[in-house]
Amino acid sequence: MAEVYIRVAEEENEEPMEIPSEDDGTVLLSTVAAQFPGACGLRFRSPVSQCMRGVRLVEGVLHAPENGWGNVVYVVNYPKDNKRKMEEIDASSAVKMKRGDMKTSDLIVLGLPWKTSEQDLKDYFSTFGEVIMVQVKRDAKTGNSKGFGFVRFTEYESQEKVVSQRHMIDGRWCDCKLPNSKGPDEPLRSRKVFVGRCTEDMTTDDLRQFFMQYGEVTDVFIPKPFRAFSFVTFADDQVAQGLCGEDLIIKGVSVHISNAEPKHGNRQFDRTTRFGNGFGAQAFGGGGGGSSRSGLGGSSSTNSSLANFGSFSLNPAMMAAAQAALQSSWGMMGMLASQQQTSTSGSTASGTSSSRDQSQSFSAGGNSNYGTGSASLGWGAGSNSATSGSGFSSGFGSSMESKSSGWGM
DNA sequence: GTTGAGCGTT
Repeated sequence: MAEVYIRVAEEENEEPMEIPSEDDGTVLLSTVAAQFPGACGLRFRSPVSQCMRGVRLVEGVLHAPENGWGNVVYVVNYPKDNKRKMEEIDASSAVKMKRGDMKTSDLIVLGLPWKTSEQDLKDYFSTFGEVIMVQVKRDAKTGNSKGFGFVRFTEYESQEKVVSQRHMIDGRWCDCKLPNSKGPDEPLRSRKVFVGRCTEDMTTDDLRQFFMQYGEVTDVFIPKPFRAFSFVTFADDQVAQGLCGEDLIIKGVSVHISNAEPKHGNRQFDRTTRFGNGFGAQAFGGGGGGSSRSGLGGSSSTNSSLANFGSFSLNPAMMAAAQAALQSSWGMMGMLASQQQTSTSGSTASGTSSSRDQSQSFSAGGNSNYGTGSASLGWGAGSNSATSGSGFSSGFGSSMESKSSGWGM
């Protein structure tokens, strides 16, 4: 296909800029972002419906609408509530970089047709890169497939690509994810939103099309049978969080967007907790004492020599170690940030663009990290740490070292 | 009618 330019502008009526497409007719989001830093997608006004439509975005590749790019002016999408500055974008991707380990792991393949064999799987997945393992799980007695399997790639890039899309295998749509045993497949900051008040005529495709305008949509889930809600997952947690609290009109119906709660049945505290148990609630702030009010700074605790947190005492060396560990972690940074924020009372109403940290400060409270109820995903400033004690207890339950997450949502 | 499926015998 010949090289084509598509017309892109920041607003619908602004002077468009021409942006080149790729040989296959797609346009790279990165190409758009090169001209419009921070862009996360494109939309355009459908001549037919007169509504704004999102341009399909898969793995950073923008796909032309049904009849080609045409002559319309495409409008740049930015993550809601901001046009982020470059540094922030860099910072956020730096965080992501730091978070992911680049090693491959087995991926579970869900939704396989009963008839799919390991050879079929291998044939299919080999189009993404070198496959070093495939399995179809079968009933030991009958030998019938259980409808899921596993695959492992040599290259991490292949894995990334595979988990980022759906797969049509032998006539069924299948999902590939990190298996639960490998830890949650959702990031700490949820990329998933709950969409309430859905009507039955909203299809996954409708929702995908609609939400695309805010950013890349990686998953849409509509429970069956119909239950009037659904879940939409974005590639970018900021996009998801930015939508929370909104009422949006889809197919003429007002739906409500809110945080997706952790799915019941996920007991995956592994891999996020590590620090939480060693130094967490008990050591700092949380537990009983009540005396020490200034977290790590230590200082006047009523009893005995060393810094004393609850019933735990730390000698100076341990303190230093803890401090060093904390300072080097993003979790801590976030913690400090949120401390600051709460104390200065800033707190924008809902989404907040600030604090990219992962310290979603779980409520202080006793031993259970992971506050229950309202605080569990609280961006809402105040609330946690409101109680006198060392605010340090909050934020600790959250991972300091989380590789890729903690919430299995 | 406002919180989702399924997760690895050897």
